[in-house]
Amino acid sequence: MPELPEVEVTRIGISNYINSNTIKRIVAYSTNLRWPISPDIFSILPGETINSVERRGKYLLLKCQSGILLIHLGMTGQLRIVTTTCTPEKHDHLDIVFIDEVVLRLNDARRFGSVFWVDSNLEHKFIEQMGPEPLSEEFDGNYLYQKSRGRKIIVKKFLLDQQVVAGIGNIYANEALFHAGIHPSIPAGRISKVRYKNLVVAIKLVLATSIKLGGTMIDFRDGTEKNGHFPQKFSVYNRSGRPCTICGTQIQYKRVMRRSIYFCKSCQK
DNA sequence: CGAACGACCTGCAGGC
DNA sequence: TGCCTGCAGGTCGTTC
Repeated sequence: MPELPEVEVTRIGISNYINSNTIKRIVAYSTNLRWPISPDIFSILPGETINSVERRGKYLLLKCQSGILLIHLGMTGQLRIVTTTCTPEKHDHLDIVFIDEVVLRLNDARRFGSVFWVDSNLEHKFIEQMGPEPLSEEFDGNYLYQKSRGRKIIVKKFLLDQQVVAGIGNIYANEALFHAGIHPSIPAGRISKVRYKNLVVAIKLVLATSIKLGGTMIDFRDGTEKNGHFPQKFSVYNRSGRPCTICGTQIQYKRVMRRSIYFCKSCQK
C-alpha cells in the first residue's frame, strides 16, 4: 500500500532511469483508473523531457517543460522500469516509452490510482489543498496542535487527512501513534501540545526509517522482486493478538469507521 | 465549516 | 469444489 515512504522509494528508483530522458510515446492498455487518464497526454507527452522527478504527499510529479504529470498509486499501484520487449501483464495500464527504449510501466490491480496532466502554470487542486510534508521543518508539534483545535474526529483519522499532513496512510498512522504512546481513538482536539510534539517526532521517525529500509513493498526494477524491509519493523500494524514489543500485552485490533486500528491498550492512553 | 459515509476495484481468506 | 461474504486500502464527492 503505497504511502509516503513507498512513493519516495519509487521516486528514487525510477529517477535514475527517466530523469533527463525524453518521451517517445505513450501506450495505454486501459484508461479507466480512478478517473479516466487525461487523453491530452497522448499528444502532449511525446517529445517532452523529464526535468525532474519529485514527490508531494503520495503523488509523484514528473516535471516536463510544458507541464507536470501527476501519478497517484492508490492502493495497489506500482511503477516498474521495463523495456519495450517486455510484454504487458494483467493490470498493466500505461506505458511511458522513452527514446532509449526504457519503459515506465504502471500496474494497478485495484485501479484506485490516477494519472493527471496539469499545465505547468496551474496547480492541481488536489496538490494545492494538501497539508505540509511530514518530513519538513514546517510540520511540527505546534502546527498539529493548532490544526487540531476544535476537531472531534479521532486522532488516527485526523492523521489520514491529507489536508492536515501529506502522505500518511493507515500503516504509518497506527505505527506513529504507538510510538508516541497515544491511543488512536482519542478525539484530535483533546490532545495536548506536548503529546503532539511527541507524535510529530514519532511520525518523522517511522517515515524516515521506512524510507531507509525501502518501504513496505517496492519493486520497480525489471524482474527483480525486491520488497522493502519495513514490515519486519511493524510494532502494531497487522500484529493483532501478538505481544506488544514493549510490554507484552496483546495488540488490539478494531474496526473504527471502516478502518482498521491496531494498538496496545497498555502503552497507548 | 466538520463529520460520516458511499463509491470505486480486485484479490484473497474464511465459512458453509 | 465452489459460491458468497467480508475485508483490505486511499480519497473524492455527496449528504447531513
